[in-house]
Amino acid sequence: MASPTRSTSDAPRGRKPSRKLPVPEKTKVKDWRNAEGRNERSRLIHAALFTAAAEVVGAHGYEGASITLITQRAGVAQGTFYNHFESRQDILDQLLPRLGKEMLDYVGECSRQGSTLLEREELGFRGFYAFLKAHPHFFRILNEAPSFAPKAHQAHIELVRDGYMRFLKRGLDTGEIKGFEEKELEVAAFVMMGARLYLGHFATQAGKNDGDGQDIPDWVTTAYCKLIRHGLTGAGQG
Amino acid sequence: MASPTRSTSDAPRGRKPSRKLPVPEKTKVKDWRNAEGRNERSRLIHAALFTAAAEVVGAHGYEGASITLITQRAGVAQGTFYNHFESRQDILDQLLPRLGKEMLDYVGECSRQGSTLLEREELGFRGFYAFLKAHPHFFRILNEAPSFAPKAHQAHIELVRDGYMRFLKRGLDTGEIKGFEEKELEVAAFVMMGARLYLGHFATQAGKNDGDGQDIPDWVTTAYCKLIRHGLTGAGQG
Amino acid sequence: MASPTRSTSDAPRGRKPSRKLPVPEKTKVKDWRNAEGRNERSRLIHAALFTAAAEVVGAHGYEGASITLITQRAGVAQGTFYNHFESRQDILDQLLPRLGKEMLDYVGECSRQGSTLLEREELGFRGFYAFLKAHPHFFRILNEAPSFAPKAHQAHIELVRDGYMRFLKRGLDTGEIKGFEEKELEVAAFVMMGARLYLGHFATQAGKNDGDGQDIPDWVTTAYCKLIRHGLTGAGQG
Amino acid sequence: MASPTRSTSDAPRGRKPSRKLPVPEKTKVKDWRNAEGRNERSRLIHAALFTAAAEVVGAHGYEGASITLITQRAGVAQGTFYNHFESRQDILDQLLPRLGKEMLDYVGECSRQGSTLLEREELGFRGFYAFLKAHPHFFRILNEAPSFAPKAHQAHIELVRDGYMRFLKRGLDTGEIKGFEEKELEVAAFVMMGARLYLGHFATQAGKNDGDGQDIPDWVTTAYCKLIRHGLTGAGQG
DNA sequence: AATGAATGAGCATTCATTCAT
DNA sequence: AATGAATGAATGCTCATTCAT
Repeated sequence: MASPTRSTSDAPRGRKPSRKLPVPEKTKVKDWRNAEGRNERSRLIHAALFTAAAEVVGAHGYEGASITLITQRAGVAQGTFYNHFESRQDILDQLLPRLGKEMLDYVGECSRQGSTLLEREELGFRGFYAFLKAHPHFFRILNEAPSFAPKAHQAHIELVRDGYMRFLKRGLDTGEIKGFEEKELEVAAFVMMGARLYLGHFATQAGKNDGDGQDIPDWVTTAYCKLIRHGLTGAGQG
Repeated sequence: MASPTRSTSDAPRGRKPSRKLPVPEKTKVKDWRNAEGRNERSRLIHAALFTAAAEVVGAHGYEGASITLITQRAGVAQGTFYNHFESRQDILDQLLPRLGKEMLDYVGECSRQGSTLLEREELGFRGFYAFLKAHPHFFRILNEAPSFAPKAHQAHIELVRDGYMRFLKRGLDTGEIKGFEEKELEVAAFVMMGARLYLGHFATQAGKNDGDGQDIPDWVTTAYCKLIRHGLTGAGQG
Repeated sequence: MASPTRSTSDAPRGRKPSRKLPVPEKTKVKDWRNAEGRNERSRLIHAALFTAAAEVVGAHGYEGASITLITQRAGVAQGTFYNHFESRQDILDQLLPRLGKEMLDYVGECSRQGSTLLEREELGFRGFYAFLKAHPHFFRILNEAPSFAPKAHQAHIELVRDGYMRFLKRGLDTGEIKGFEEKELEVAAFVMMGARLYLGHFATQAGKNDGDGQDIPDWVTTAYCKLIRHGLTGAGQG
Repeated sequence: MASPTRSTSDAPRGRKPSRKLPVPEKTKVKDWRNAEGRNERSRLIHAALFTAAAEVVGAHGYEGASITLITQRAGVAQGTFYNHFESRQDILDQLLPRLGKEMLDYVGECSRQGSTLLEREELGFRGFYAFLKAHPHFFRILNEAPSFAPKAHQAHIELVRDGYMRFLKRGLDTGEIKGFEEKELEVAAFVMMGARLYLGHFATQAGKNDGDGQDIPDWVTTAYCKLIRHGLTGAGQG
């Protein structure tokens, strides 16, 4: 950035960087009863089941996501489920990969609006919580995945980590990041991923009951960015 | 680093700071069949059930922790379980608080060996993974707690956060931490907590199957400390 | 009695008034395996479960009526039970209402064959025991209901009492019943209901083990009718 | 009675025949902790268990009468139970015989205050409900006995029946009872026993919740006596 | 004799999956 | 391909009874 005295997050003109954020689109499922061709109908039922599963897991957790609940919400018979998915575990395993990709796409889009690495990280950070707000089920799906869809979670983690490492590698190349070897970027990536997960506490703690995500307070973003930029000892701040 | 004498983590004589770490004691349950006196016997059975539960959750997750499995491993009849715990959920709810306290005690002990804030954080960080190695079940118990023992998890999080915030507050007072308002320390606390969770990947990924924790590589600790100290931009490193 | 020709119960040609009784139909459940169509099949399984439950309660009491026993006797899997009834208590609660209605219908039909109030009572009395013979489980179902299906029993009692009171009210109106206020008919109703229950001892005491009801001896009916008609002091008999 | 036109129960001077009733003594158990000799102590514990069982059955029914509940209420350890009774069924089987004898003794005492058969029956009738009021557990113990203590119940029934038959036989001998053969008295006995059971509805229905018996209304007694004396057709009343 | 913890058979209920229609 | 009832293994929990102290 131009001057160390103007931090990304507390610059006057950066007050509401969230205005820059694209609007995350809510998932909308068309009613399969109006479908025309057989293929179309089948496709829509599949989508209805998938969305129903996401909602049910969001509301009752993976454990409470029974086939009965999922099919009821999708408006199909229990047996129909097995025409579209191998097993209960099968659909649970697909939840995070598909939704995770959506999340990554959106967050990446947000991030690309910024010009410097730190600005991009801030936008990605904000984008993540904006996505959470638009997809209130995602947080629980992500949170419980280690227990209930371990492989999917592992894959998701690696996907995000790799994206982060590519992102950080560019920072290393441009000199924005200093003092790290390439290998060490993985550590940074994990720290930032962990941060997003734990700072979710600020997004949900205010939320009443529904898990309807709240916006994350601006000062949290500010503090996070400060930490990422300067560390705790804050050398170079003055 | 400019000077080895200032570097906490990569100073030659600091190569193995883990040598300083106290040895975490492994839980060992005496066979209750040799107990004398009813009280002693009862106490041992209780402990056997608790340990068995921790092991079973570590191996099969909270979900797979059936009473059958727990009592079989403890070597008692199913009904005996209910003489010591109210319900299945009861014991699951006690797992994290009890083990979490053990962990905090041990990590605190480690941390106190250091003199500077950053040294203490490094020792605490290493201590955390040393504890994980001695208690291979703890990681899964902690990880899955949000899904299966949400209240216990929330309490644990708050306990750790509060400890962290007291720790950081001292750094603020001594001037070791700069550029943060007191309120913002909560963000730092969560980032560091999230880091420990996610960097656990380096400790478990090598572990074959048993979840037998591995040591966390030194370079990971180094990178983490660097990040905490200077942030990504590494100002003041040169 | 003044004249044998007027006596309902001990008139020579009335010796076998039971000949007048309609034949109570035994419950017969068709094998559901031969059913055509899903609806029919489902209906038959439901009936099989209901009948099995009645038989099991008749044989082992409400307390011994486990789902295992009921489904085994019905020839279906345990889980099937819960496709047809909410819970174990649900089916137990339905036993008396359904069978009680059958009983009341049959007894009412019997009673209506008579012309005078006392004749009708005798026919109803005989009909009750004929029903018991055809439905050997009913007695125990009725007897244990206060303990195990209290609401159903209360409802049954009230149903029978109300029927009785309407019946007796007509007697009051025609002058066949003398010396009672309308309100007092409830007492008479309960006495007659209690009588049927306790006089069941004559019907079952001979029955070996199965509770296979026996016919109630004629002299018991005679004595009962005498008591109802004239009371103990038998005024007007001479 | 002085005059047949003045029935027992509604004669002015008979308004409160219950005043004549002896006062039923409530069961009182001495605290066994104050016992002196070993025998005395044992005897008191036995009594405490018995009383506790009666209370528990009265409150929770035979089914809910667990050893835990009984011993807790008696203030002894679970194991102690088996030093005094063979099994759970054993104590349940003793409940009705012992309490039934108490009831019979008291009711007999009441009955003997009267001079005519019908007066005695009325006094016994009233005495029965006075006993119920003093021993609120007895009704449930009696009611559920057919299901849970069938042998004890059968014995009780026979005991009461035999008493009744002796009572009625005297009426036959004195000429107070007319028109019945000796054998037929059994029918009358059962009718009167059934009446007491069913007319209990008038005693409990008003009782709110505790099963604390209420007095049976006078008009019920009146109607009952009328029915027993004259039957339904009431010949000889005018 | 009293204690109270250990025992384990037994129960109602759930739910992923199958399969005849 | 959709249906929805049937299946039966698995689970948490209760409680009468036993027995070492």
